[in-house]
Amino acid sequence: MARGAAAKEPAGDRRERILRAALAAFAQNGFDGSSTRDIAARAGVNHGLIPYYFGTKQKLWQAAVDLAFGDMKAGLDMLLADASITSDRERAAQLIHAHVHFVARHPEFVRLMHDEGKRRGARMRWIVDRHVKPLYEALATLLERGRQQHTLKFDFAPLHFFYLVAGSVGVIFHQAEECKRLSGVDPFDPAVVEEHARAVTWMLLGPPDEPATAD
Amino acid sequence: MARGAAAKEPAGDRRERILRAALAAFAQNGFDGSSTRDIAARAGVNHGLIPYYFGTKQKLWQAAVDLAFGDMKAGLDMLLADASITSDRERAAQLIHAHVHFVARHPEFVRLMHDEGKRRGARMRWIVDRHVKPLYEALATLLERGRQQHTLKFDFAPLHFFYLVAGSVGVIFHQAEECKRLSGVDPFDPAVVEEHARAVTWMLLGPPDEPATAD
DNA sequence: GTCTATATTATGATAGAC
DNA sequence: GTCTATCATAATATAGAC
Repeated sequence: MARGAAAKEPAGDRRERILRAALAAFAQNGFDGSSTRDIAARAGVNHGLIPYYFGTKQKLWQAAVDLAFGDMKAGLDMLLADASITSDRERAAQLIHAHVHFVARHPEFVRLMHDEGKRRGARMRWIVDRHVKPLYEALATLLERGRQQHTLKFDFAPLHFFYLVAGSVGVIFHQAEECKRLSGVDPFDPAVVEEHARAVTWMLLGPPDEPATAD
Repeated sequence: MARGAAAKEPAGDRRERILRAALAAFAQNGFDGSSTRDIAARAGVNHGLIPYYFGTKQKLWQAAVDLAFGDMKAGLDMLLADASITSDRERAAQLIHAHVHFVARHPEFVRLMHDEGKRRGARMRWIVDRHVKPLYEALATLLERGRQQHTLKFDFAPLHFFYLVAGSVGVIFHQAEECKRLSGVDPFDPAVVEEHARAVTWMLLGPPDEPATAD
C-alpha cells in the first residue's frame, strides 16, 4: 500500500472530480446558482484548485458541458449509424424509445441547454455553435429520411420538429422535482420512463393500434 | 399640470414598475441571475424601494410570479368555460392554437416554471402548489373530456400528456435566443408561431388530411 | 414614499506557503 | 499539485435622512 499511488487517487484525479461535481452543480442549479466554492466542496477539494485547473468559472463550465455532450455524441453517432432503420415505423419507435431512455439517464443535457438557451450571451452562443447545432443537423437528417420513407408525414419546418421532440422528451425530466411534487411520480422511475417513451411515440407516430401512416 | 398628480405618476406606481421589471428580469435571467439592483435600475427607481415594498428578494419574486399567473388564469378560465368544445377535432385544434399563441405572447410562464421546477426548494414548492397544480388539474379535466368524446385516444397517464404539451408548446419559446442563433428564425415571429401551432396540432391530433381519429 | 449610506455576507480570483 | 490566506467586488438587507 505504501508503494506506488495505487491505493490513493492518481495525481490529477482531482481535476476529474471537480469536473464531475461542476457538471452536477451546473445541471442542478444553473451557472448563476452554482458557486465555485460549492463545487469544490462537492468534489471534496479546496476551492483554490478550480482556478488552478480551469482558470475561470466560465472555463470550468465549458469543460463540464464538453464532458456532458461527449456522452451524448456517442449515443447520437450510434443512432445515426443505425439511421437506415427509419424505413419502417417499428424501428422509428425503437429510436424514440432509445432517445427517451437516454435523456432519462442523462438529464444534464436538457438542464444545461435550457439554462443557457433562454438568454443571449457568450455561453449561449458557445453551447449552440459547439453542441446544439450538430444535434439539430443530425435530427434534421433523420427527419428527412423519415419523411422520404413516408414514416413521418409532416409539412412544417424541421425546426419545429426539433423543438417538439426536445420539449416533449426533455421537459418531464428537466422538471423532475416539480413533477414529483405535482403528482408524486418520479419521472426517473423505470416504469415511468417507459410510459413516457410510449407517450412520445404515440405523439410522433400516432396510436399503435390504428397507425395513421399504415405500412 | 401643476395641479394634481395627473401629469406625474400616481403615488405607489413605483411598486407596480418594480413588479413589472422584476417579472421581466426573473423571466430573462432566473432568480439567481437577477439582482435586486438590476431590477431597481430597470424600473428606474432606487434599490432601497425593493425591501420597502416587498421585504425580501424572494417575496418580490413571489409577487412577480403571481402577476404573471394572473394573466394565465384569465386565459385558462376562458378555455375551461369553452371546454365543451372538445367534442370534435376542429374545436380541439382551436384550443391548441389559442394556447400556443398565448404562450408565445407570454413566455414568462415557461421561463418561471422551468427555472424553479428543476430543483427542490422553497420556491419550487411554492410555485407548484400555488400555480402549477391548478394548471395541471385543469388540463387533466380537458383531457378526460377529450378522451370520453373520442377526440383524443391515448392510453397513458395524464401526467405524460401534461409534459408532452408543456414541452412541445413551450420549449421553442423558452429557448427563443438559442432558436434564433441555431436557425436564424425568431420563434415569436407571427408566422412562426402559427406554424408551430400547426406542428403541435399535428402531433397531438394527427395529420389533418387523414385524421387518425376521424369523426 | 423615496432616497443615501452602510453593514454584512458571499463570491470569483489571486498570491504564496508547503 | 494542493492548500491557506486574502483581496476586490457585488449582492441582500438595514438604518435613517429628507
